[in-house]
Amino acid sequence: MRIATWNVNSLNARLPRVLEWLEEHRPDVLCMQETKLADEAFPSLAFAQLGYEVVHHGNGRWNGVAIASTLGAENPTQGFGSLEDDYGCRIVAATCAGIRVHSVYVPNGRSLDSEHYRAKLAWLTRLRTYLLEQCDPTRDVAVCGDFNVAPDDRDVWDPAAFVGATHVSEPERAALRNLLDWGLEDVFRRHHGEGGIFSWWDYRAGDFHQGRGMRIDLVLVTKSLAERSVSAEIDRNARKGKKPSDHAPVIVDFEVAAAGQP
DNA sequence: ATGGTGGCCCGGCCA
Repeated sequence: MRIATWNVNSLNARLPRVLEWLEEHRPDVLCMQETKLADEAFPSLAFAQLGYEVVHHGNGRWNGVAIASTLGAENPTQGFGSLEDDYGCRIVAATCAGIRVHSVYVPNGRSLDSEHYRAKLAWLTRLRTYLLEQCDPTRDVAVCGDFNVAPDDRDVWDPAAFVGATHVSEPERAALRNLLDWGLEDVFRRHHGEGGIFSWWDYRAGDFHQGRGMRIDLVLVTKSLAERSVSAEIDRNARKGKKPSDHAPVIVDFEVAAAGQP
């Protein structure tokens, strides 16, 4: 079973690239962030033609998250499972072949003195409470998406360039560790110990070609899934070419039979 | 060089 996550930075702008990528890599589940679509505007037919059922949560213009699955999408929930605002359509969940899958888009903190930074920390705390109340760490759970946090210094191109900046501050990293302490593993790190592998590069100043990136797109899974993961890769080819997203997809393969298989 | 690019959708905001 293959699970991927990709901040597409507008599905309107990226639809041809995303469809092409799905045909090439055929993940069973693709979590998307920043669709920037309203639910009624989601191009469900285009995904259905490739065999994907989609659960989407968006208001248009900003944010928006989705899960596309070839293995069903049962019990979908938008937001934190109530009418509470999730700070603008940033979490959606569905059960795909018995795995409770979440696509999340953590708020960008902008700068350490910003109200958005405080909102980001609060959102991560809310996510932790959601996990405690709504999920079971002894089951198969995946939380995938753009966390806007680089877990440690291996995950930024130059730690010295980020002193005093968001994405790397200790409170953000501690908030991420709190999520992991609930019972999740950053499964990419089970397969790669080295630094310098990134999932996001600023569009500006040729950052991609200069290697100035960060690893902020993560696949967090419970132990039962982590133990069955066989590989984790970031497809930096998807950051190349015409009209790329500023993020590359993360792909994780698991030794998990599809539903109904022996 | 305190810039740059690209998405929203047309004047800035957001990343």
